[in-house]
Amino acid sequence: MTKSEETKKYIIQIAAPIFNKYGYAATSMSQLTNATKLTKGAIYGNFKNKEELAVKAFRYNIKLLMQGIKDQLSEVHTSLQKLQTIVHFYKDYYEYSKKLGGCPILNVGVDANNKNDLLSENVKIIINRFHDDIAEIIQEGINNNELKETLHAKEWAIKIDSLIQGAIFMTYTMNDDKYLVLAMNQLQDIIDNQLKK
Amino acid sequence: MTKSEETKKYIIQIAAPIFNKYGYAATSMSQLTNATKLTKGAIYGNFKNKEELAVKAFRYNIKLLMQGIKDQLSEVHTSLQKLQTIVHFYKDYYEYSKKLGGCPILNVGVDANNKNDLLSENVKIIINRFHDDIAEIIQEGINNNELKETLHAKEWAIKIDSLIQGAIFMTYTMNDDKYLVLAMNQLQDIIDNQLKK
DNA sequence: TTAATAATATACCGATTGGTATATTATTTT
DNA sequence: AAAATAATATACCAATCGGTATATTATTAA
Repeated sequence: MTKSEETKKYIIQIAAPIFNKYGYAATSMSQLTNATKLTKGAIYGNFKNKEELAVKAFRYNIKLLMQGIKDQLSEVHTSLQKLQTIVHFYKDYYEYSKKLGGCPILNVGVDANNKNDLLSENVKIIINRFHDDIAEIIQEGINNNELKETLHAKEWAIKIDSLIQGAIFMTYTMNDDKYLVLAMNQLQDIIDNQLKK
Repeated sequence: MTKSEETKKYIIQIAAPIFNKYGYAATSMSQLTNATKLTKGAIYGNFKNKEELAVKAFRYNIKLLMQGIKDQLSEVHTSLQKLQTIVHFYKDYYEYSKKLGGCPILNVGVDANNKNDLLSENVKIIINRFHDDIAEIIQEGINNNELKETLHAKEWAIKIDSLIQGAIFMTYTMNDDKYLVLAMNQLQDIIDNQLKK
């Protein structure tokens, strides 16, 4: 790995939670030079402009987030267990996501809304991918006779993620993780009473 | 109404959707002078600073939003009908809220998060008030034997609003009102199968 | 109709913004 | 070790930021 590549990685790591917490427009380059203890020369020598860095920082946050879920999912094997793992993961998500500077999907989704920029484009892709991942788990459960065969996998994936995102919004806005806990208990009920065969 | 009071009202009306769409920090005073065709003298003569104007603009948006719901609620009388009115209202919410510059609760909630400012304070109050309003409808239904007596009114109010906010987030971020429609169909199911006696 | 007052416009402030051209310093190759 | 190259630091740019002091213009009171 070249010096430049290491510096790039370092800058992204430092910039990621700052962009996530303050938003794209409200994060200034001077915040980033202060936090990295580097200069504009170092940053602009490694990134074309603020937007390119913000996108890479967002993707870095998503990588950390998805890795956190995948690590836990890798320890279970049935569809039902995977759904319950998701319930568990998001019950603790307030603490977990604070380390990222908040929920990157929620923050970038709202922050980049209606702006035809790269961030807006990226968050849409990430959300669709996540919905597909959940739908795959559900479809797997249908195929394995764990879940009701009448279920529409993609629709339920969207319903579940909307429930999760709404609870994340409430928990952050009200600064209280009881909203996430309540919603995840509800999701557990849904799994037991509406999805499970 | 004095000249100054009329100007205040006019400025708030123009500023409200702009603040809502672009966020507090990303809305500049020059955007507001351009949109109002007034000068800084007029704005700063009527408002202490940017924050005071942003708060009044937010409260104006909330007033419009709540009035929209209340108008529809006033036409029905039973608890079940009121809940279904809410389902209906939010099914059409994408179009409705676009006129406000987006969903003020979602936008200000995320935008002002972790900032100890007046906007953050205000959005919390508004959300709590809305939860109390829904809880009151549910409690009324329990008392009138329309809804199951075992229900925890406040908890269900929070669950319902989280569902709504999550769907609003999805619809705006993905630029597709199918997420709101899907979530409101789910809410209708919940009313029929879990709340209704 | 003039004097007093209320309301808005104009011109400016220092600070900060994203970005760039160039100088300087590390690092690598010869 | 010297030369070439890669990487970072410095100094600067015009534009814009939120905010203010003051001049000007409407409106009201005498």
